[in-house]
Amino acid sequence: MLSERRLEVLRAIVQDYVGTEEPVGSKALTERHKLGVSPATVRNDMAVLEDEGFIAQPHTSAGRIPTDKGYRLFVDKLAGVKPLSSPERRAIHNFLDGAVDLDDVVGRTVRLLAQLTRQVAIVQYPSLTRSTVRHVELLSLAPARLMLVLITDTGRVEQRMIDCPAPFGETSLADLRARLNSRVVSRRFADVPQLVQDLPESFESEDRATVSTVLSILLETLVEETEERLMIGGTSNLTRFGHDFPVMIRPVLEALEEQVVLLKLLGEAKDSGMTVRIGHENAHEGLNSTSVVAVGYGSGDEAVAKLGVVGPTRMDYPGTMGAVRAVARYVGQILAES
Amino acid sequence: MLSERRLEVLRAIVQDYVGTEEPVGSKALTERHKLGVSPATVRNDMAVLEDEGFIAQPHTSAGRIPTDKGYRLFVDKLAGVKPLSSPERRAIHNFLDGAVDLDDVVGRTVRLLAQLTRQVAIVQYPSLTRSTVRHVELLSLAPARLMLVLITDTGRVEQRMIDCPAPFGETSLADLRARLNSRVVSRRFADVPQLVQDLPESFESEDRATVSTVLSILLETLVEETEERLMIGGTSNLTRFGHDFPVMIRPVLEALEEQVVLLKLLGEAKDSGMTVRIGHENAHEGLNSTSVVAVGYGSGDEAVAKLGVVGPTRMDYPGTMGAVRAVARYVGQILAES
DNA sequence: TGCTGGCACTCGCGTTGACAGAGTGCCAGG
DNA sequence: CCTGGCACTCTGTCAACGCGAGTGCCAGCA
Repeated sequence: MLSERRLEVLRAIVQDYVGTEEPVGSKALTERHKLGVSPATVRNDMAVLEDEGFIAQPHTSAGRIPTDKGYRLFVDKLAGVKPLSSPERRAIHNFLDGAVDLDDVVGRTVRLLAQLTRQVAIVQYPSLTRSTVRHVELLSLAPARLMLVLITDTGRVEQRMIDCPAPFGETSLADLRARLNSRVVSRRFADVPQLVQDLPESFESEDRATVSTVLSILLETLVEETEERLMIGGTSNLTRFGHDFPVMIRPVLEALEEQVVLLKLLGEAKDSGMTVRIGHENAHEGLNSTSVVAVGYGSGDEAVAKLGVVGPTRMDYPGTMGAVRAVARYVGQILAES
Repeated sequence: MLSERRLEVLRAIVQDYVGTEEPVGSKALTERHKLGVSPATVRNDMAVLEDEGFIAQPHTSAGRIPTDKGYRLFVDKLAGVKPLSSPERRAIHNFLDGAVDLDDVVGRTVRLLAQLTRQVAIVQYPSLTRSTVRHVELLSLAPARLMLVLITDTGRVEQRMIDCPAPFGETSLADLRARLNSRVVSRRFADVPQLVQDLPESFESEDRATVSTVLSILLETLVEETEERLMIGGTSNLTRFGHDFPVMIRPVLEALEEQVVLLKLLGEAKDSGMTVRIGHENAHEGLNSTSVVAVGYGSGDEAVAKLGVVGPTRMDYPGTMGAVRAVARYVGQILAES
């Protein structure tokens, strides 16, 4: 186990490096932090920390920089979550209140998070399968063409076109709409499949095929992995990456363009509580020099989706974690109100 | 007026520079293109072209690069629109068919355009005000809380929460829903304000305030400028910008994050026909070294929205224009079908 | 008049070498 | 176990320099 002072040295290294973006040496450390020991002592401590893999030298005779493992220790043991300042809290409220619909909420959240953390923000839309049904609407567009509209309690709206195997009368349509709603409204989407299973049987034989088609499209819409949507923003913050940013930025931008990658990224996060994945802890190669801070949010206790930020491993973890947590909480409130 | 050969020289310079990304000199020009004259002659022509402002030298004793004015002449007079190859056409069809809803269509279009042009793609959602109403839905969430859902013929769905001044009964709601729909379905959204103007009068006095509230929210939703939405993609293509990309990329990324800027950018484009804005022709400062190629698309003859790409001024104009046009046409078809 | 070859000139770029500065590792002493 | 001292290493920077690409101009030629 590392001595108290060595941990203190690691903390100082992380803080300085995050601030200056430059490898930090023993002399500079003793000057900026009152460690009460000489540079030589610090050098010895550094040598130990390096042996243990918490810090590294870019090259001989340069200062040290934290490794992923070093950041990990810092986040787990040495740093707390920095609460936001009250102007920041106010900013959150001002920014998020006045959103007119869910797209707006998600859009504002992304911008807010990006601005607050000065990093790339990702916000997942509330998952369908974890929400409850507010309403199911069926519209007739043409004799054999319907439009299905799903509305969740979180305000999410999904639509699908349906080509029917046979023309579908207006009365049958009203019938289906009513029965569908009476069965599923206020129920969880995840339970919908069971709830509608036997619905075709109660229809006239000529309509049965169409009803089945409608239901199968409805169920398709609910398939996990496919039903997830998300929004990202603040990509211009990538330019703050550091001096080596031209090299780093490309794989990150590429990763950010692939929804699948991002969904996996957020999916890896624990369902409750904040998750921090540092550097190589991220499965995706392009994100090996980034860290992801993510947390679930929801209208109640249960998370309906996740949000978070992606930034350089050299980031202000306490501040970022504070901002992410605060935003998630407030978004949860907003959703509960709507 | 410039002689035929001088134009030919300009064309050659543009083509070479776009290909190599390096200033092009007189010797290299005569080698790569059979102009039938010696380097010395080309040098004289270049001097003239430089006097006229079509090309410039980054510094003495370097080759020439086209100026914005040079690209403008190239686009207007020297280059056509390159039709896509048939594999490319097939790719468009494969990629765009199978979209399940409008979000999906727009999302696929953005990715397709980004991939085809290897540039940043922007696709505007079909404008509400230029579409027609397919359906208006009103849902009761709580005694004094409604949800308004608008559906357009292009498949776009908008939703709004409404806090009513007074509780609104289920029968009144059904009534309002029916009357609203009978008035506006199949009409253009732009005409909706007139069509619903006198609607409150036909309601009982206790419901009148609520009906007015609903209508005012409905009209708010249709305000131009606010109702526009768009999607962008292919930002990782910015890394292809060239050697000076670290400098260029930041303002561009920043501009791309501001919906307002992008909407203006597309808004400046002509309603019909393709628009190419080169370098400083773009009002926004951050985009002074980019070109924008945009075109309207729609299900019929009339454009319901625009799409386009943003890339370095040094881009393959004929190819880009071809891709943008082809994609716009096919998206139009897809919309017409849905 | 317009094209061509020749020639001197300019300028950016990459290489080289020297140098200062920062930082380390190690060692002997308190 | 900490400290001061010392030799060593590596980087970044700066100036000098030669190379090569490319130009502008001029005299000659069709």
